[in-house]
Amino acid sequence: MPETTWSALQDPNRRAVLDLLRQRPHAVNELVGALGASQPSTSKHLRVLREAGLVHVLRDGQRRIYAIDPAPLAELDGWLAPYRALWNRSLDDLGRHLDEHPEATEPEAQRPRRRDPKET
Amino acid sequence: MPETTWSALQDPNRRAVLDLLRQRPHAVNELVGALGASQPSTSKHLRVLREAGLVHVLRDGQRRIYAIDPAPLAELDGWLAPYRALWNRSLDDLGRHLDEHPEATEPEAQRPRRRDPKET
DNA sequence: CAGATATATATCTGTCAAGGTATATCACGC
DNA sequence: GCGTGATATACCTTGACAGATATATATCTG
Repeated sequence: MPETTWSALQDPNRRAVLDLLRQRPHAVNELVGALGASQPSTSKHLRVLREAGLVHVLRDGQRRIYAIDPAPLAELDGWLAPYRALWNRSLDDLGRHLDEHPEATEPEAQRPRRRDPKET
Repeated sequence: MPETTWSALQDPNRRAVLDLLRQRPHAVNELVGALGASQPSTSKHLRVLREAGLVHVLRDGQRRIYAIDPAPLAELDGWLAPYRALWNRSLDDLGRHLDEHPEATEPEAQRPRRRDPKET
């Protein structure tokens, strides 16, 4: 998986853009309004997403309509796949382990409690 | 999903650590060797992973054994979930769409532009 | 053509993170 | 306790990146 996918997704504004584009394509000025960021800043974020292959642009007159391109996300999903086995069996396994070694849990905000199949 | 998860995963060294820890827990010096990074650098990466809740540490004498903590990855998986529908139906849907609108797929790099006074 | 609108780019600046070196901390064997 | 090995932290320097302002480019309207 290319490095650009990770660095593009690391920024919250860009993830917010993707969350919007996931529902429907948007023109730039719509995204500017939704993000509350300046227009140049938004354009720069869109450029990063474009170069990472996460979005593509269509011209509509003087507007540019941005739409999502899910391929890199599918790659991310592929990267995640081998880990999936871990938390599947961890949900009961890890809970037991944490009971025995509570010092191993660092001050993290809030992680899913013991075994709760439908979290998030 | 906490910002720390993304920023922790954005670094290739830290992803490499996770790839190692996915298989089995490792002591720090093992990770140092595997990454080819310096020991302080490795420790710093481990700290970031720890604070992101992606790994936890167990003491074994004077060693620290790091093991993976998949909960944040499960959260990432949850973030990814709503996008999954996109590339699932994209596989046939998008293909049909592209047949109808081939101009939409042009990489904006070399699209023939109208009258350009000083191109290249 | 002029002017307005939509978007991109250039430039600067402050912030933050990564890598390196040196050093501190902690556990071990003697 | 002492020297040694394992790991963490402090400090410094450098590079990348986000945000802001100004400007360029392209399109539309009249």
